[in-house]
Amino acid sequence: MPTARKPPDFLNGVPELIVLRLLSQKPMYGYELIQAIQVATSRNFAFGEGCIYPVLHRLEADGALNGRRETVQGRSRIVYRVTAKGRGRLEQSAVAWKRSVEVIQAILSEGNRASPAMA
Amino acid sequence: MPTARKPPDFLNGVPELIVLRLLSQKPMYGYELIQAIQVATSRNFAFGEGCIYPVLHRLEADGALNGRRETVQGRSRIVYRVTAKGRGRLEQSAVAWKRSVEVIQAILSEGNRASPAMA
DNA sequence: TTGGTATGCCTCGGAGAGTGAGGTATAAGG
DNA sequence: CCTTATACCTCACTCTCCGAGGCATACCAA
Repeated sequence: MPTARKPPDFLNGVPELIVLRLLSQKPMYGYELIQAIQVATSRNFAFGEGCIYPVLHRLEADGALNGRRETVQGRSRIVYRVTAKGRGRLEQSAVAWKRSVEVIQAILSEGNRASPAMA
Repeated sequence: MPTARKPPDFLNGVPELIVLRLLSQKPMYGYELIQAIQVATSRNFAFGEGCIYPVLHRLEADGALNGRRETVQGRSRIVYRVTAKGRGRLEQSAVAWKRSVEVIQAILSEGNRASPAMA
């Protein structure tokens, strides 16, 4: 029995959703964002730089984000802001996410009378 | 604007969760299961054979499923049943799934006063 | 008989996401 | 001066999933 496969993953594309959402609340630079994600998820998620930076670049290339280089106290950062297009994308992604979650939750609770669980 | 990246995916490892759950409700063979998933998800998901069969094999190798060849009317099938170990795995995965979903939903609705949304 | 369709299993190649480790550069502090 | 923290980036690897293909049998029709 060699397997094990690591702790269950789930998720996919979720980093993008979170990035879009957090940046829509407040513009941030990459390094800051990576730590903000950990805080916002109470350490439940911790996406690495190798995950977030590419997401940032892709979103910017798609016009969903607008990155601007700023230098503060000798520290050079690239602050990202969500564009109008990005907000649309966030909107859509959030809706798709919720639909998927509902579908799965329906399957998981099917036949589970006596456990209200879901609000 | 070359991108597009397909409709948002999300999910990952979800097929396994669904397989475990559906099989725990009723033993099925692969082909049947694949169609059951489409029905159960109202066509929202449609995992292909190239996804499901490997999942089945892996779960069996892990001892979470027990596959038994049965021949009915000349048709040979491999019916999978969830083992005790498999139920444990389902339990764990379901819990992990819910936690993840809650975390993400919290971020998505954060600061959205005036929209109760969550129950 | 021959052929098409449905059942039922399987696997391979490829695309993308995410991890972990690495590499660069500057600033602050001992 | 050297380490640590900040701040960016990228590459190699693994894993998942999709799409397409292959195999074999059963049934039905021409």
